[in-house]
Amino acid sequence: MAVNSIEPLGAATAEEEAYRHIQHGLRTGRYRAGDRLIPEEIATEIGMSRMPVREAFRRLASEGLVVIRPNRGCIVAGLTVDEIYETFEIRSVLEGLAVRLAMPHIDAEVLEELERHLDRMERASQTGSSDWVVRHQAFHLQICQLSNRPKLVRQIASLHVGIEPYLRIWFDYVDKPLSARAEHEILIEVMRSGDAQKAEIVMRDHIVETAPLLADFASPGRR
Amino acid sequence: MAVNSIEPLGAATAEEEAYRHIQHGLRTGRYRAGDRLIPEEIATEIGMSRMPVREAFRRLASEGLVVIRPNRGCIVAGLTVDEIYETFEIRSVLEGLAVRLAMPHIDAEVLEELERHLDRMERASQTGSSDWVVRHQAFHLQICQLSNRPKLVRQIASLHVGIEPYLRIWFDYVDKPLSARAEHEILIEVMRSGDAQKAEIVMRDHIVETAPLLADFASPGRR
DNA sequence: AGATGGATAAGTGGATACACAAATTCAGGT
DNA sequence: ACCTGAATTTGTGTATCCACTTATCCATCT
Repeated sequence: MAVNSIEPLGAATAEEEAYRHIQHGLRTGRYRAGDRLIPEEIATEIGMSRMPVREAFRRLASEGLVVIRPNRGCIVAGLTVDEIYETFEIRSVLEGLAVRLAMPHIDAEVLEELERHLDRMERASQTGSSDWVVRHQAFHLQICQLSNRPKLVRQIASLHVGIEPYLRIWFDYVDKPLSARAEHEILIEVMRSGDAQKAEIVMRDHIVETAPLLADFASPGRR
Repeated sequence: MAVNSIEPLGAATAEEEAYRHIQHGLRTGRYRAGDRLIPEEIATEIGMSRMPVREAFRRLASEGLVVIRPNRGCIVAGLTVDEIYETFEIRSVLEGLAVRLAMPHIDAEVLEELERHLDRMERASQTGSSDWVVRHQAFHLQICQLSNRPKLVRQIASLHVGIEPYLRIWFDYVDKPLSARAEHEILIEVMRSGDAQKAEIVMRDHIVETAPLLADFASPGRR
């Protein structure tokens, strides 16, 4: 009988590998806004032909991470100030929804785990490594996943990827030991209270307040 | 001097044509949930090779409209009941955000135009043609566009495409002259009042209330 | 007769090859 | 010296080709 296999059994395909490779480059800042992504370079780098790379480009493009202009190739899509604000606006309502839907699944154990996420985040911020960004994402996504809404989680995760480079730049710029733990403790607090409506509002505010911090590091004008 | 051309100047590339072709097929129900999409068939049908078609598949997959399983091809992604509800939940917060942000740009002229959209929607519903679905979408997207948030609009539009087949099935199923005009007049009403907060809430409720109507037409279980 | 295993066909994923478009460079003219 | 325009080079977009996986069908065995 056909086994009901969970989707990614090995991430076999070459396109998938190219996709992960490029996304990693985008997140860590190896590929910067405005950079041209040359299929051949990337292909030889990970030992495949241009084809899977180009297919990966399409996916990345439809997630807004790169821009493909006909006959002019693929460039990394930097975010303008407006687009950074827009991304945070969208995140605020999506993650607000997520935390509201997650509330019924919040229990003591979950709250403890979230605390541990904050521990790791704080520790990373002290070492100065921009692992802080990764830990911060993990905290937010953890909450989102409790909503039990796969599409919602995917969309939010995609938005996080888009702003990750700017978070890293910002983190490297500000003087190190800022962990923003207090702001996130507030979230845990309201989740502990059990008030879903309020949790949504707090999450929204939390996210919207973050946007202005990154605005200074936006990419200039139009591509 | 390099002209600052707006993006789609002619929709030149073959991949774009394939993308549009397939998306149209998905929206109108030519390709139904679970159907297999065979690259060669589609390629010959629109007079190109399989490659651009495959690239189009990637984009459609990342928008959730199709599912690509390694070595097993591309099938149309039906929405389960849960996924339909999820889509409407996401739409509710995104379009709620959109209408809130649109409020400063609402004036008498815009309201008139929205009324005309409803006129067309009502007329289409009377003729029984499922143009109603298109008109209904146009009304919602018109509001979203006034928010002046391109990414937000794109995401919402993509969600609309995903549920369009189910709206059409539902429309063909219910007895014809239902236009849902009243429900949408309420939206215009609150927009006229100028209260952005309230407009967001009304939009949210409006959308969430729609979901259960479609639930009966969902695709069965997991792929 | 039903189930199981293997042969065969179909179709996907990936690589190479080729035509064409765009960018760049260099030469000539103003 | 700067601008203009043509040739070259670079790189994209598409087609064809090949290997390999998956599905189908039939024969054989229990």
